[in-house]
Amino acid sequence: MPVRVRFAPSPTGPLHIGGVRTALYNFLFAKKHGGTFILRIEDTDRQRYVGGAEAYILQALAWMGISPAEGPEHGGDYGPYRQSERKKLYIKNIERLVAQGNVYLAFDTAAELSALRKAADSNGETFIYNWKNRSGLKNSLSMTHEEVQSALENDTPFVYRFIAHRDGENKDLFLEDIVRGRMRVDKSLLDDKVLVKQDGMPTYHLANVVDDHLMEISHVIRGEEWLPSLAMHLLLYQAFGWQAPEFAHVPLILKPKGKGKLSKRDGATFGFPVFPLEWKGENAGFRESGYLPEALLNYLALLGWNDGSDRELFSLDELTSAFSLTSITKSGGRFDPDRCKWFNQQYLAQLSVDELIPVLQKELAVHGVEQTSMELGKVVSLIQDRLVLLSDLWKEAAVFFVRPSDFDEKAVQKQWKAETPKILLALEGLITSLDDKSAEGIRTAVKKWADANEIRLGAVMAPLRLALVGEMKGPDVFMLCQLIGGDETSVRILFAVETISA
RNA sequence: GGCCCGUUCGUCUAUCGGCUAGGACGCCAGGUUUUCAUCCUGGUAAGAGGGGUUCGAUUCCCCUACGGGCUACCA
Repeated sequence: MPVRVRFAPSPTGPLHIGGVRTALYNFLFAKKHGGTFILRIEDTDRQRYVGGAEAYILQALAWMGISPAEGPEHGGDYGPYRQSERKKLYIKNIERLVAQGNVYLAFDTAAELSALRKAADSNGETFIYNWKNRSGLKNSLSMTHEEVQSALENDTPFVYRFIAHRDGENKDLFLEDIVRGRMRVDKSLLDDKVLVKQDGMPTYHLANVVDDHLMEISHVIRGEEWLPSLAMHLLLYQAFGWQAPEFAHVPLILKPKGKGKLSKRDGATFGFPVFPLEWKGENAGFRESGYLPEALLNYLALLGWNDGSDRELFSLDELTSAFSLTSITKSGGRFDPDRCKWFNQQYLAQLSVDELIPVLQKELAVHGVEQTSMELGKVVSLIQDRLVLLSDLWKEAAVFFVRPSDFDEKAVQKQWKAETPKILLALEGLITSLDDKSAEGIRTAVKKWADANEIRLGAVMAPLRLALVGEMKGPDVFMLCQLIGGDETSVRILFAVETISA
């Protein structure tokens, strides 16, 4: 049986990294087994539908390099791939269940049910619509045939409910999950889930089972929040007489600190992205924050899965061949922004200079730097290992293109001595007069000069850096001189002497 | 409250009954770089608690605690 898996988000907003990871696991599993990765849009809830969300999901997956092979945009033989366009299929199938007696019509109003819940709650009990009380509620099981007919003729709104358990039936139900193994649930505790809502749309439970069957899904890889309804889904497959797919419930991603699962608001709370891409200009996504998709992917893959070795860095292809559902972790994992950044740093360091040059050029344009004759490749190679985020590129490169306008006070206090201006002015003269203004040429000349004048190299280097950079940071001073050129070096030194001495 | 799932360093994790409990992030220290960062070396730090089973349990079972999820005509 061919492997067919699906990622089935509902278009209620931007995808967050938990969803991305679920998609990734699906993608990896499909690819590993020569199967098909399918995107299905679960848009059965009209109230929560958000325009643009579907496009966002597609873009995010594309950015990550894990686009589906079948889906609303990509087509396929099992469409349509939006549940809102599959209504006929659900109705056709639920009618079978009605005919078989697995499903009944329920006329209870929302108000009636919430009153019952409230009442039970105040007694310290939980209201469950099930075998114990369904005969006392307003449904086609408790009403006479005539009552039902007249309710229907009067267009009384109703829902379809699924009979999870009948009095006297065996209560034990055994479930099998690839990640968690065998589980047992008490069927009599299940409730009669609504399968079709008043508005005629299916709920998740029905749509999910019908679609997974019709789309010939072989493995359902989804979030752990679905584990409690697995029993009910299995019962549905049984009622339909369909063979159920295999299930793998992946653990949830938790907040870096505090209680609960990672939520969409945590990005703002903790100051890191939770969405792959920016959403409606509100929060920057990983992309806008300077993360490489490969790095995010790698981090996410390892949050909840590993191949049993000490290996940390995996390309998408390497992940694919190493991946297996059985080695997915059982417990939820906290999202660790620091660790995620480390992966990004690793991937940034692996990039070739040629890959980084265009990015730098773009940054230069953004920051108003005119045409430059500077060798950008050299700039990049000098700063590449200083990058954690792609957005650090300008921060680190700026020193080559922008003169310091002020000088770090602490550094000035520490490095700027009475004789410093004299030394720097002498250096300025020296560098200006050099024929060889390469880094090595300047380096040699400066060292020789310091030696001849019996000045500690430290008393030369530190002020020189301060003058050229504005603070005690940055790449090699002599490389800096070479790249910005003799004239600029001279200007910076003179400006520093003038400003700091004043 | 009920039901289900889980529980190894602060965090992500390895270990499939016999280890000085390994790796990574973070943090600390030292080295390289006469700066900073990178890099290298070292250090810090864990088996929730209690019962069993066993010659031997982090590993298997039970209980408790804690954590997570679900408990909608949301997915």
